[in-house]
Amino acid sequence: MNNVFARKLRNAGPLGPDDMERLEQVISDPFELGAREDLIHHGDDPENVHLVLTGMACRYKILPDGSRAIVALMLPGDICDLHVAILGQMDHSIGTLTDCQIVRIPKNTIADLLDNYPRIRHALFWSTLVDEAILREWLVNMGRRRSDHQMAHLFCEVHTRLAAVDQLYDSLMPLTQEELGDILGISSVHAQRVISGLRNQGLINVQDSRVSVQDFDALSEFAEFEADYLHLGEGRANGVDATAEHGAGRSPA
Amino acid sequence: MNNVFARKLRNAGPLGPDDMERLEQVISDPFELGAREDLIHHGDDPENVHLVLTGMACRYKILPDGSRAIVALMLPGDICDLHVAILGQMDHSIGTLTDCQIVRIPKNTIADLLDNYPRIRHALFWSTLVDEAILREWLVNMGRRRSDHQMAHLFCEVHTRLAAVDQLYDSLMPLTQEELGDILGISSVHAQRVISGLRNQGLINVQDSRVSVQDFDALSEFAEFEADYLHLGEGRANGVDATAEHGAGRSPA
DNA sequence: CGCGGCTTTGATCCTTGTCAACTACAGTGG
DNA sequence: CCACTGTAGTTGACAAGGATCAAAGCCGCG
Repeated sequence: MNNVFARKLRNAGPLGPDDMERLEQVISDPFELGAREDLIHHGDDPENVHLVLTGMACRYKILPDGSRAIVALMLPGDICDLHVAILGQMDHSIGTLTDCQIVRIPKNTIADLLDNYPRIRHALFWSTLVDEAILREWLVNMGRRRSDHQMAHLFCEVHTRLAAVDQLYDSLMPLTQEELGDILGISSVHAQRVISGLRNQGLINVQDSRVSVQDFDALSEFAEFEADYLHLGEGRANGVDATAEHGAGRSPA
Repeated sequence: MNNVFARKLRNAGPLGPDDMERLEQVISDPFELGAREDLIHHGDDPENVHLVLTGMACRYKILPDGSRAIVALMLPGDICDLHVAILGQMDHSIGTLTDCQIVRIPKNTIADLLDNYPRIRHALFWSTLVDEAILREWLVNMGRRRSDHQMAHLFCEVHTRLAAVDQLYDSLMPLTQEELGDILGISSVHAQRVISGLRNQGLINVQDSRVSVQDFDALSEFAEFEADYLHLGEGRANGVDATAEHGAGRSPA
């Protein structure tokens, strides 16, 4: 099973063989994109929905002073702008952070999934609601936590989200300190200090400027990370069609 | 026309007489609630969708240290948790800030609206997407703007949102400084200093601890407020559309 | 009248931004 | 092979925004 999209949607609940087959078709024609390229610009009126298969992409806004605020991270299996036709112009941009494999899904394919595959529809709605929940958690993080806790919280979230689609390999975040700063709303200089602080506390590893989690439990405790907002518990028997028990390998909350 | 819900939905596009009639039924049985009461608690598995008719409510989270982060403001016409059945437990709470008139809408009424009233369905999806866009803007605000700009931005947003449902009366925000602080992620003491700063600059009025906008243009310029994220342009001809224009009346890009 | 909640103001401390210099390293062209 | 360049990471010094603590004023209400 190498379909991250299906893997992600199974977090919302079981899918049937017909669902799986349809999802296989949907992701059949991916394309490659380099790091730091835009998928959609602020002001565009997009025609397609985008799905990330590998790599990391983000939503961002550019402020009048030229600085960038990253407002969402898109990991493998994440889909964006489900209801792309409803709002007219984009109020933000979407771009890659790393090299990515992306699938463009035409609007009528989405309509077909929503109309004719009730389990997929359910899962897609679930996914947009989780995106919203993540946004709320980021808002709390930004407003109420010190930047070291905030950074730790981000790492816990990404760790958990990647684990939920079986994409948790060695390097957690192949991002520059400036990019991390743009996510957390801090300067790149301060991001550096925070990272070395976390490393010195033995919470994370840094190799070749790549962060990986050293001690997830300690890190979550430090970050006050509570995974409930990711709503990964709903599809408990999240194998195909409820009969097959595919362990998700998630760590418990 | 005293139906704020319909008024709000018309921002997404025109509605037909049948839509209006159905919406009239939906809001027929409101109840009153005092300030600072909870509608839904963190951890609940709610049964109903809530709609604000008058007053101001919010989504919030309580942090381990006991402080509160307000992550969304609900104004007259705003509906919450459209897909209430999809995520299990609430990851946040919803409560009133002021005295409110609220309508509880049963899930099957929502299902009826979504299934049988295409223009209403379109408008409801529009409204959830706008909520998400607001969340993104708050995140940018929180992470990247100084707290005086941030406060000004909030006032501009609320001003614009209230105007969009014809509810813009004298007092913009009947909130305490502590509540404003919980929205912006600052302390109540600092909120006070920011407010007097804005007043001294002639941007806002404060009477009986209530804020109103003095000079909206100057305030928006100060806040770098760009209303595009509220997506109020889509339903340009947003009157009741008696000629039954079924195509959802979106404006061309 | 006194109490409690909210606002106002001052003093001090902590977190983070900004500026600047320096290091490390990969890529490029001589 | 080496100098040159650009990008990212590292470190230090200093300034600013905002938190925290504390005290006083204001006002509605029992």
